[in-house]
Amino acid sequence: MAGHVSGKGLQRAELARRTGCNLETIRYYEKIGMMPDPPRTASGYRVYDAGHVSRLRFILRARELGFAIEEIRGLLQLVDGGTQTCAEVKARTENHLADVRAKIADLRRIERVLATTAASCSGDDVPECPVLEALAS
Amino acid sequence: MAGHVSGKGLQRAELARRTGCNLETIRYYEKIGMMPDPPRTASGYRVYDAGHVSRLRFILRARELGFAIEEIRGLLQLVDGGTQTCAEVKARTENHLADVRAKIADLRRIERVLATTAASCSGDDVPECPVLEALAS
DNA sequence: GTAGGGTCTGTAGCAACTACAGACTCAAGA
DNA sequence: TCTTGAGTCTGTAGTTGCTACAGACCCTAC
Repeated sequence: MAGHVSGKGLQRAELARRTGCNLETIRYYEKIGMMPDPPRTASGYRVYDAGHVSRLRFILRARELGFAIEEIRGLLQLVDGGTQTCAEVKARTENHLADVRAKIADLRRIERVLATTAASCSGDDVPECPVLEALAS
Repeated sequence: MAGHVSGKGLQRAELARRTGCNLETIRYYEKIGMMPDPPRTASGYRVYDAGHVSRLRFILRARELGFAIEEIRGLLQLVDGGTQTCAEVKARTENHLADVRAKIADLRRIERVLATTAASCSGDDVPECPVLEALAS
């Protein structure tokens, strides 16, 4: 009986519904240790509570902002340990911000090349193609 | 003897060197059918020629521009079939350009959120952190 | 009692590589 | 001639972040 839980919690589908998370992703986050192993009913069903909801929301929000799983794990450790300082979190955020800006710069370079080669296309039904030539060169 | 080749071609390491491609990636591209199976020496070594060099360069350049493998496969079919029209290639390029622009827009949204939350940080050694609060909310 | 849903587990698949292990080959030097 | 070291061969496993099964349970309602 110890460790088992009755009625009041949420099942997995309900947690998924409340957070917008895919059902299987929840299990995946448990497997990799991002979400704690939830208590179970006597028959083995997972039982979640409000703490699980907010932790999962935290993870999903951080993912939306492009943090990698390992980065989020780090942020969660800061939260869990209760030892986080604003300075530390700020530094990690700014690191990540730099990564995001680098990716934007890459994509804009790509955008420029694609836009200029596409613009040089006649768009006609002819077999010569400046795009393919640009790729081959 | 048929199918075997002597001296004049390039070995894999030389093809990698000339294109800047990782050694193993060449084999991978062969496996998935992006690069043709090259002829072999009697002892089984791959032998490449200038055609392989330019095809691999084409693939790598397209990857640099963010085309997915399947998109590149499509472009290569156009090239190989000799049936490509400028209009067709232009359409695919513009499709891809739209994807790239969408990704840029996503990242800029992310950038804004990260930048504003990071800016709201005191940067002090205090345990309260607006970034974590933003993630949790 | 059974039909239908939900849940459980482990495992395989995706993209696009990258990195081994263990066997083989080849050219140069002693 | 022998050896040594580098290159190559194959198949397979790992990476990241999920997603999607299959086959076995469980649980509720009719």
